[in-house]
Amino acid sequence: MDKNITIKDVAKKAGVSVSTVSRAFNNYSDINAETREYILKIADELGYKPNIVAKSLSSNKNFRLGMLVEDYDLTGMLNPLVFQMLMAFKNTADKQGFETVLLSTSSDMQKTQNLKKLYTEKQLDGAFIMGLKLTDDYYKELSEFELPCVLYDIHINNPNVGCVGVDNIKGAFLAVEHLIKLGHKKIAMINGHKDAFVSFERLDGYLLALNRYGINIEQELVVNADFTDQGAAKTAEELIKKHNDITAIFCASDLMAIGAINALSNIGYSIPEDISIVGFDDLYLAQLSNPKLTTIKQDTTLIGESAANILINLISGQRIGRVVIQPELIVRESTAKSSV
Amino acid sequence: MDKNITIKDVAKKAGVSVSTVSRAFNNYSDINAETREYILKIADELGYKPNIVAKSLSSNKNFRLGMLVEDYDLTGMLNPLVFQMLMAFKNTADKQGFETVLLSTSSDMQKTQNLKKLYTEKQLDGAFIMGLKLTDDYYKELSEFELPCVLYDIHINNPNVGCVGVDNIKGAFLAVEHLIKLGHKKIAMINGHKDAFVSFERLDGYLLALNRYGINIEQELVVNADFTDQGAAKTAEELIKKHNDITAIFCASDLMAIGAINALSNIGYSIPEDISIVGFDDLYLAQLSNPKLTTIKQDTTLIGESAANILINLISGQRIGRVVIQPELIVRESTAKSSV
DNA sequence: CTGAAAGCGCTTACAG
DNA sequence: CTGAAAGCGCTTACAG
Repeated sequence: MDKNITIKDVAKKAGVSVSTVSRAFNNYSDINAETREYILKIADELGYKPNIVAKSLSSNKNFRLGMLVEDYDLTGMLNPLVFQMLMAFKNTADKQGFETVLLSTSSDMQKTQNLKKLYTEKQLDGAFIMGLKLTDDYYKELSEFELPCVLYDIHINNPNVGCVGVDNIKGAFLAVEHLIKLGHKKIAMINGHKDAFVSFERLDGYLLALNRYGINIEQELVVNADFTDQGAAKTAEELIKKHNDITAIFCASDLMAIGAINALSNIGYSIPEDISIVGFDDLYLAQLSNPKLTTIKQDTTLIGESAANILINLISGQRIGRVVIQPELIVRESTAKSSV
Repeated sequence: MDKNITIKDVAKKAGVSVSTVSRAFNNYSDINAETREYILKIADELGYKPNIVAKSLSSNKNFRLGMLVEDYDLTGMLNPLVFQMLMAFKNTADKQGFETVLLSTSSDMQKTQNLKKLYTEKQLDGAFIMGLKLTDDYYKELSEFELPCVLYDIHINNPNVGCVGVDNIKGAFLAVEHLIKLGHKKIAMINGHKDAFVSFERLDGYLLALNRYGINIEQELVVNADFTDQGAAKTAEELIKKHNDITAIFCASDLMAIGAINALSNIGYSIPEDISIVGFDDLYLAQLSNPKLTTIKQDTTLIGESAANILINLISGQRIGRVVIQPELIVRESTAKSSV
C-alpha cells in the first residue's frame, strides 16, 4: 500500500488548500482555469486518485449502482444475455465515475425483501433490475418507487423508473413476417409464460403480423412452454400431432427454438424442409444448432449501455423514460420457403 | 432516505458510548456479554445497519473483493461458466461481510495495466481472477504478487496466491478412459491453445489415459483449435480425412465438441455410431446438442464458493494454496461402443 | 476565485 | 470492561 497519496499531499505540493484541490477535481465552475490545470498536473505527477470511499462518506452520495440479477435458475441459457448486459452496463457506469455492485435476487433481495431497504443497505444511488417477474413481491413496490432505477424488458407506469429493452412487438412481428413472406400460412407460436411481460408483447407482434397479412388467427396455435427447451420440445411435438398442417413455428426464445428443433428432428421432421422455425434473442447458441437458427437479435451491449445512461440521468434528476432498442432479423438456416 | 440511523443513535438510546457500540458490532472480546446483547437488541429495534463506507474509511480495510473477468470475447460460450462462478463467489463473500465488485480486463485492467494499481484504485482487499492467459502482461506480476488473490484454472509458484479449479488432468483422464472402455483405440484430441494452462493439463490427462491402457500415442492425433467451435469444426474434418480410422475424439471444451459434431454430421458421419465425441465443461449447451453431449462436468458453484473462501482466508492471513475440485463424467448420447 | 473549519459514520489507540 | 478523542480522505457551506 506504500502510503496512499491523498488530497492533502496534492494540496501541499501545489501550494493550495484542500478545498481548492477538491474543486479542481470535481470540475466546479468557480475555480481559476489555470489553477485547475496546475493542480491536475501536480496530481498526475503524484499519481493521485480520489478515494471514492471518502468521497461518498462526505458527499452523502454513493456513486454506486446495483445490478440486480435473477439467479434462481442460473443454469438457464439466459445467462449469456444477462452477462453481456452486465458487462456493458458496468463499463459505461465506470466511465462516468460510478461503481457497480452485483446483486442477486436469491441472496440480496431475499434478505431485505423490499427494494428501498436494499438501496440503503447497499448504499445504492440506483439499480438496474433484470429478470423481474410480474409475480415478484417487489413488483408492486415499483409502481410507486421514488428512487432511481431501470428495468429490463418490462415497463411500468411510473415516471421515476426507466425501462430498456428491445422492441419485442416489432421483433416478433419481423419473425412472423419473415415466415409469411416465405409463403407460410399455418404458423404456430411457442410462447414463454404469463409471468413475463415479454410474452405478452411477443404475442402481440405475432398477432399483428398475421393480421397485417390477412392470415386467420387460431387460438390453438399459440401455446406456452415456460421458456424452457424441454417445455418447447414437448409442446412442439403435441402441436404438430394435433395440427399436421403447421409449416412454421415462431418461438419466443432461442432456447425454446432449439428444443423444438431437436424434438421435431427426432420424430422425423426435417428442419427447415418440413417445418421452419424462428427463435428470439440470438444467443451464440443460435449459431451452434444444426441447422443454424434464424432468429431475432437483441443488442445486449446497447441495452446495457443505455441502461447505465438512463440510470445516471435519473440520478441527476433527468428523466428519460423508456428506451426501446431495435431488434434485427437474422436469417440463417432454420427457415425456408413453404412447400405447401 | 429518511435520515439514516447511525452508531450515534444506537449509543444514545443504549446509554453507552459510540466506542462500545462499535465493539459490540465487531465481536470484540473485551466487552461485557450482557452489554453486547443489550446493544444488539437496541440496534435491531432501531433498524441500525453499520455504514460500510464509513467502516472502510476509518478502519483502512475495504471489505471489498474484486472479480476480474476476461471480457474480450464475450460472445464465447464460456460465459455461462464464468457467470455461475461469479454468482457463487459473490453470494459467499456476502455472507462473510465482503462486498464484491465486477472488474473487466478490457476496461479496468487496461487502464491500470498492473494488478497492484488496480487494487489501490478499486480499494480491493483481494481479487478472484478468471480467464488469465499465460501471455497476459500481468501474468508475470503474479509470481511475486504479495496481495491476496485467487486464480481460476491456473496455478503459479507463489504461496501468496490461491488457486481453484477442477482437476483437469483427472477430468481429461476420465473422458479418455471412458472412450477406451467403450473399445476405442484410435482416439484423437482437439485441444485449446497454448496460452491456456488448462490445455496442458487436459493434454496430460489424455496422454496418461492412453498410457495407462497401453495405447500407442500418436502426435498427429492431437491438434489445437483455439477453444472455438469453428476452429474445432475445421480441425475435426481435417483430422478425419487424414486419419480415417479415428473412432473417437476428446475435445477440451463443450463448445469445440459441438463444433466437431456439427462438422462431422454435415459430411455424413453419424455421431456416435461412426465417431464418439466427448466434451469438457458440461455447459447447459451439452444437453441441447443433438445427440446430447457426453462430457466432463465442472462444479462451478463449488468453484466460486471455494474461491471466495480461500480469498477471505488469505486476507486474514491464512494460506490455503490450491483447491482442486473433482470433475465428473457425465455420459449422454455422443459416445458409444466402438464398431471396429 | 480561494481558504479554514466542520462534518460524514465509523475505528482504534490511549486512559482509566 | 468502558469512554473521550483523534483520525480516515474527502465535501461543502461560510467568509472573504
